[in-house]
Amino acid sequence: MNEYNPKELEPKWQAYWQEHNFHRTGDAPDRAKYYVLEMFPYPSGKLHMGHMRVYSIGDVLARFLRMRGFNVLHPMGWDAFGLPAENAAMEHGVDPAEWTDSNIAAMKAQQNALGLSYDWERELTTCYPDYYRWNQWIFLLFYHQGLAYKKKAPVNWCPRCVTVLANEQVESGLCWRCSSEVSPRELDQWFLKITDYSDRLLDDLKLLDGWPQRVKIMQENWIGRSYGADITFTVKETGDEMPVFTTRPDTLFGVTYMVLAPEHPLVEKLTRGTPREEEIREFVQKMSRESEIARTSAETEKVGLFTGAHAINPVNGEEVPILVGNYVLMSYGSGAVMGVPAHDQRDFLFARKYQLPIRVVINPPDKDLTLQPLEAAYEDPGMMVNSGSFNGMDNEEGKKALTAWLAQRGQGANRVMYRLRDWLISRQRYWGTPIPIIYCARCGTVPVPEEDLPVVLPTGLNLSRIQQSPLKEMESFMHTTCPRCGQEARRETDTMDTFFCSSWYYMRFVDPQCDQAPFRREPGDYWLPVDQYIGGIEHAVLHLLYSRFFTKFLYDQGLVQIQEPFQRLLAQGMVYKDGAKMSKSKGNVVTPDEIIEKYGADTGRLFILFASPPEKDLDWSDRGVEGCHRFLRRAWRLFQLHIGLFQPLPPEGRQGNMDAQPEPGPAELELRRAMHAAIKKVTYDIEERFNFNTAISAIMELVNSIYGYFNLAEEEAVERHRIFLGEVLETVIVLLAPFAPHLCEELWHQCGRRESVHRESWPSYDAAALKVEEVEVVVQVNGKVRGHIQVAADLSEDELLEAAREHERVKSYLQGKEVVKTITVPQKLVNIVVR
RNA sequence: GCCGAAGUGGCGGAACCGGCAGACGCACGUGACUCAAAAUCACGCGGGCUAUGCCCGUGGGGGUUCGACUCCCCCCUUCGGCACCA
Repeated sequence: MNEYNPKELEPKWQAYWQEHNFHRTGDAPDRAKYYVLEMFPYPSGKLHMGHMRVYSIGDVLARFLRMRGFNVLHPMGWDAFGLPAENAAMEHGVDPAEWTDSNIAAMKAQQNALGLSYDWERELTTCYPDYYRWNQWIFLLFYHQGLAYKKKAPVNWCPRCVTVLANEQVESGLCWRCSSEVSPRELDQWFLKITDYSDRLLDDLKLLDGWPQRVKIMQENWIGRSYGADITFTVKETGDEMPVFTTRPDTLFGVTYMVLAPEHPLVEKLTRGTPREEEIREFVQKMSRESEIARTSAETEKVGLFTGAHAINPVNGEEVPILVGNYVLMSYGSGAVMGVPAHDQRDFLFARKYQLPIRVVINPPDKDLTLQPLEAAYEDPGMMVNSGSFNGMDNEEGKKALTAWLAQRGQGANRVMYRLRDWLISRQRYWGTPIPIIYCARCGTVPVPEEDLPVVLPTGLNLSRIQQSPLKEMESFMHTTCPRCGQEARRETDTMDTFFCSSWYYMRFVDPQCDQAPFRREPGDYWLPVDQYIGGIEHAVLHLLYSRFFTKFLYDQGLVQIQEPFQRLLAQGMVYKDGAKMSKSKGNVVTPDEIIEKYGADTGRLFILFASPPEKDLDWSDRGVEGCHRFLRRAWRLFQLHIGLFQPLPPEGRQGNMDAQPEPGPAELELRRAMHAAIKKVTYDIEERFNFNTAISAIMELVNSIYGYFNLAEEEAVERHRIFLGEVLETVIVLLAPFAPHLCEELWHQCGRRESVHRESWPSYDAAALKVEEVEVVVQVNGKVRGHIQVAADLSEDELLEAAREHERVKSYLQGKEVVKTITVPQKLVNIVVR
């Protein structure tokens, strides 16, 4: 028998598809479009199992949707700027561009070996000038709208990467890329004003029904909006105003002290020339040396020092001490907080440590907290006490009333505060998009005029001897003339964060060769948004937040009609082996190459989709892979055994005249039912739930049913029902085609078909064929299964109940009991409740 | 600490709206084929018991219901996010 040999047939069909430019995106503006996109990779040179998983998911969807009749856009590109290329250059003296290009070639070959159906005509590579010039163009658009600006600020510095990082790129004090400890550094840097979009980024999460809840919650937390009030205290000794932000203006009467961040400008002013000056200065210096994690860790003990100065509470004129504290952050709010120990647990512990007074101003409904010392802060709602004219008011109302009272006197206002910071996009590295800015001694900061774009990244540097900011060393790049006055000027030498590239690449795919704009309106209006985006959860905040920001900005600029870039998002789980992430050090790495070599791409694709639902983590199992390979061989063998059914092919093919077919017997009816059940389940599982694992198991069941049929069927019956059986076998190929594209293409052609199976339209199921004459119904007594009955499917409830009562064992359970109640679920169950 | 997700056979997982828990696959066992093995095909496969049947069983405890993996309350464990955010 003809053996299943993926090593031979996979390259054969890959070549065929390539030759016929098979996966080119169609021009069919009249057809419904569907844009499937997997997060494009960094060209590291090798595919890993995480890649294989995300591409397999995307490819099944793309192939399925094409068969469903959609005009599908399924492109691939390269997130090609970034540190590894530069580091390779520094370590091995290779050219980053060449290094990147050869990696791309290698990964592309691997992707093709997986049988992925990309439209390579739309391939894009972010490190090529024809892409990154539009980064610069978009940057200038931000700049002209006042949304790109430069400021001196304390920023996150990664010593290993020798550059700064955006807040999103620091994970609990460590660099997201290399896990080095990040330290603060004061630098003049470019920022994008993402905070202007805080509310829209937060509120529009509601529009994203097709996103996993957890991703939306992570973004919500990251933006961190909280409603409260600004309240202005006054420093008694100097008369300085001292604003604080609080979410609990209702507790203002409970303030017993104030705390300033060590970096707060008032600290020095209040202590200068006082006996405490030396002590405080030492404390502040110690704080500024301490790393961010050490200072902001929840475990770190709160430390406070009295400045000697006092603040006047605007609501009652009370004087309270002002302290400096390690736990107050200059970067949030005003860098000063009011201490209300009775109603904030942190303040409570702090006050107890330093013997500061604790004053209850909110009472719970059932208790008077003022009678005895508190054990812990009371943070829940209640009624205001010890609060002058506000006494007796509900505290929620009190928030509004007190803020209004303060506002009237110019000492407070409602305020919405966010955790989100502006996006720091400068990087002190070489392999990135040059920021198109020129500094002129006379004209100041001058944007590069649009017609001068792109500002090309110089090539041919010897990076091995350069420590940082290579462009600073490149005289010919640095020196230029001012576009305004023509005088000598110098260029900005920082490059852009690579997340800039990935924030809009999905838009470029709609018009990748456009040289007049990032992309034209019409293809954008047709293709955008991405209908289904697929990628790792690690970008829940980073890339996915930045992309949403870009989309909203470009919407405001009239470049796109959409407000959200990704209609549906699938955050796929990680690939583990033996309970641990695959890693060289653990020696548990399995590569796509090995799998393709040993079993073929179809087996690998099938396993990675079968082992687990896509959004869950997957545990790699070599045995499981073999099981999937066995299934493909089993399917293959089924066709080899019965290939005779297709030869000679009936002239009408599958669309043949059904009337001419013989009446199906019970076995054929059962097989037909199994086939339509499989069509229904596979369609539903792919389309509605992305549960490829259960879709595949449904195909397996169908194959099992077909084996079962042939095992029992007479030769003569097989001959008689050959058209029907051919149809069943072909349905297997069609259903399996998105998962195992090579094998199915081969079998399809072996069946005598000339067109590709991937051009076949997806079958629809016949509800009538799913109907059964007889069903098995469960009979319960008091909710416990006591028997099964075979009954006609269309039995009435009364008849069903009657049949259930007739069941021998059920009868014995009913003996001498009183029937209290009966429940019948047609075609499923009867429950008889007795006493 | 706060927020979120998840806990089901020896393993990966299934069970859509509250209706036979364990589909499908792996592992394992039995049989067929074979001189034999592999491959393949067929069958079996949660646990217990006084076994034609009965009892227990979806992290633990309670509840709602004729009936709960599924809904409600409390708790435990694991993973993820945020982490002194005022």
